[in-house]
Amino acid sequence: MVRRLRQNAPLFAALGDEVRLGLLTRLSDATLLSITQLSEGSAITRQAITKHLRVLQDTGLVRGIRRGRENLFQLEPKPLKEASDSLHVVSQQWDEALSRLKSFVED
Amino acid sequence: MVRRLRQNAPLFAALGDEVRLGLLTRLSDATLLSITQLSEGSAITRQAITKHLRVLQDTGLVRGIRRGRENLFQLEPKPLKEASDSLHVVSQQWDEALSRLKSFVED
DNA sequence: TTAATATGCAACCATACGGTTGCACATTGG
DNA sequence: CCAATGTGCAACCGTATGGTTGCATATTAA
Repeated sequence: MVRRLRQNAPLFAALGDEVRLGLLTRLSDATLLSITQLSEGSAITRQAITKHLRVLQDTGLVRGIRRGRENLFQLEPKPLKEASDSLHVVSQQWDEALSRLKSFVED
Repeated sequence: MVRRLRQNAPLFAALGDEVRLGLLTRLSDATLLSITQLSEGSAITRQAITKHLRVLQDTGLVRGIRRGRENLFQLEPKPLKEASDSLHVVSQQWDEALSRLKSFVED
């Protein structure tokens, strides 16, 4: 139900950072990118990127695959869909409740 | 586009807290609730609730309406829909990119 | 084999964040 | 009028967070 929304607070928290959202969009074309590749052109350090990737990985938004000396990351779409759905449910809930209120007033 | 996702980092950050998600669900039935009402039955202080409501208000997720001595809050569904949509777009982007990759491999 | 590349780990730092307490102020009800 | 109710403001506190630097380690390429 809508009461389960609280469960994915960590997921939204992980999404609540510009750098991390940038990483997700860079991975949204289903390519595998290494940490150095994801760091290139960025204003912040590779270590900072690594930390952000760890946050994304801990919430399941991203997966790291070791290949040789490099760690390739890919996006994981399921959590995104779940988050999107749960938000949609809340707004839907609101719409329905509002229409119920309106019909009540009109009676 | 999908590149605009970074813009609503503050929105996701506001959603990334259990207490705030709880407040949103309590407001999702389109009722007006005062700060004291929203604080009743909560483990934390009214002041903490007030701070959370301010965060939600600053990101447009909630609106406060002054009535006499009390401040009534109501949910604002638009930002929720926008957030849900933008997440949906990213996962969609991923699905399409993946299917393109698959068809490329199959050729 | 050895130098270059890619990553990991740990310590450290400043600031943001969630929470509390204490008090002041406005509004309402009897 | 006056006490109770609802809020707002400010200071303070501990911890989480985002970032850096320095160094160690593993893998690859010439």
